[in-house]
Amino acid sequence: MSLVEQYKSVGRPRKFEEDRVLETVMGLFWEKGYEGTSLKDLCSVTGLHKGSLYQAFGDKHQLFLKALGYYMDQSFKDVAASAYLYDSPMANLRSLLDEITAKCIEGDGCMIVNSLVEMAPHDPEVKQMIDQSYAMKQRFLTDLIDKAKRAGEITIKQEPERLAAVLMVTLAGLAAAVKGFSSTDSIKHVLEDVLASWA
Amino acid sequence: MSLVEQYKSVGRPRKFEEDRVLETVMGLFWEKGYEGTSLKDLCSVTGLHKGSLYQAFGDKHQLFLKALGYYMDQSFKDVAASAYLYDSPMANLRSLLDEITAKCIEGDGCMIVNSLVEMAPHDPEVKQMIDQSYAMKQRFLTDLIDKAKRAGEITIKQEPERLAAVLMVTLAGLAAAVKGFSSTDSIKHVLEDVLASWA
DNA sequence: TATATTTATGACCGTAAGGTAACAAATTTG
DNA sequence: CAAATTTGTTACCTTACGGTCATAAATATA
Repeated sequence: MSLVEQYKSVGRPRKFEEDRVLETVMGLFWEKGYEGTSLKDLCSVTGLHKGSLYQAFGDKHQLFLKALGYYMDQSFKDVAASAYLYDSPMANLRSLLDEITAKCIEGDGCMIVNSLVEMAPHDPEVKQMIDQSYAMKQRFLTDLIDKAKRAGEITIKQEPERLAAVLMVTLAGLAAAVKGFSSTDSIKHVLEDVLASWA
Repeated sequence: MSLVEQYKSVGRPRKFEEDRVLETVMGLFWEKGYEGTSLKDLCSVTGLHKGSLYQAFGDKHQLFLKALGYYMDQSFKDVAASAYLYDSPMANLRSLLDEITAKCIEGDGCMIVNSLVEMAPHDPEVKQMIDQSYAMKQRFLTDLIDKAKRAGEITIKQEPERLAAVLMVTLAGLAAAVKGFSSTDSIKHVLEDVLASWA
């Protein structure tokens, strides 16, 4: 979209790439939250002026929604790929969770969890986006767990859906807990300890 | 402090009880977060004027710290009591976790987790308070789990400290996840499922 | 009653917030 | 080259923000 339309459209051409700006904006919202980020911050970090931001993305709230959507797409793509590396479902599950843990520590949390905590209770649009994202990941995990059970790699007698729910909650907790500790050592092992208790 | 000093002190007496105000303020910060709560909000919910708030509690940040401290004290007292009801350590553990889950659903999350996510990364004082609170609860859980293991009610071969860490992260996740779902059914069972996997 | 002390109130301050509009600059199209 | 169209830039608007201060009111003490 960006490249093609940029060269074809009539009028003064943009000096920025939409996705690049969105990524920068996303980083700031991720770090400082919605209320904690001002338009001034957004302008100085993108190098754009208010007018340009409003024209290209709408107001602050719309801009946030787009940044959040961008985060959801990117992070899922990045992470899901690590669940197809091996033949063993359990190995794929471990790989996935390891990747998530690493990203979570590296990025000092997860923008979705941040938004869930800060905004979901009083922002229906954010809540809906997170709901969808959650449902999708829940299915993704359930599928993986189901395969692992069929392969005999998980022996615990419990529904895959409920195990997936446990994982989802644990992952959310991870994204929160990461923000509290200087040493991430005790956190790194949480997910493997959960998996270990499953078989 | 409040009652005694209120009647003994020289000068114009206060028209409010400090703890009552703190509880109200706590509720608002809990619901709307730090950045999301304005002084105007705080005034209208307490019925006090800025000047009174500043004189009694200091600026917004100090007021928040006091409200957070109040939350930590109250919530811990409320919840910890349910871990001494039975003879069986495991029953006490279940009772505790049930109580936490119920409070979490009822209150639409946990103020500590909210503050952890919103503020800990860039607010050393908040981070420190949460660190202390975390360490205390971690010890509390570790102790309970240790007793349950000694009583043979937990058979999984894993250090009590690590199991406690799993619980702590799961609880944090619970406080976040609660905000995303209209139906809390799928969440209610997460903790018992975790316990169930411990044997 | 007079004084000291504390609280309650409302006015006030400077700044920053989100958002809008007018205008200049840079293109494509005719 | 001229017109149309889009973007970049600046100035501006209203409101809200956190915070302070002067003053009035209410009490204990002397």
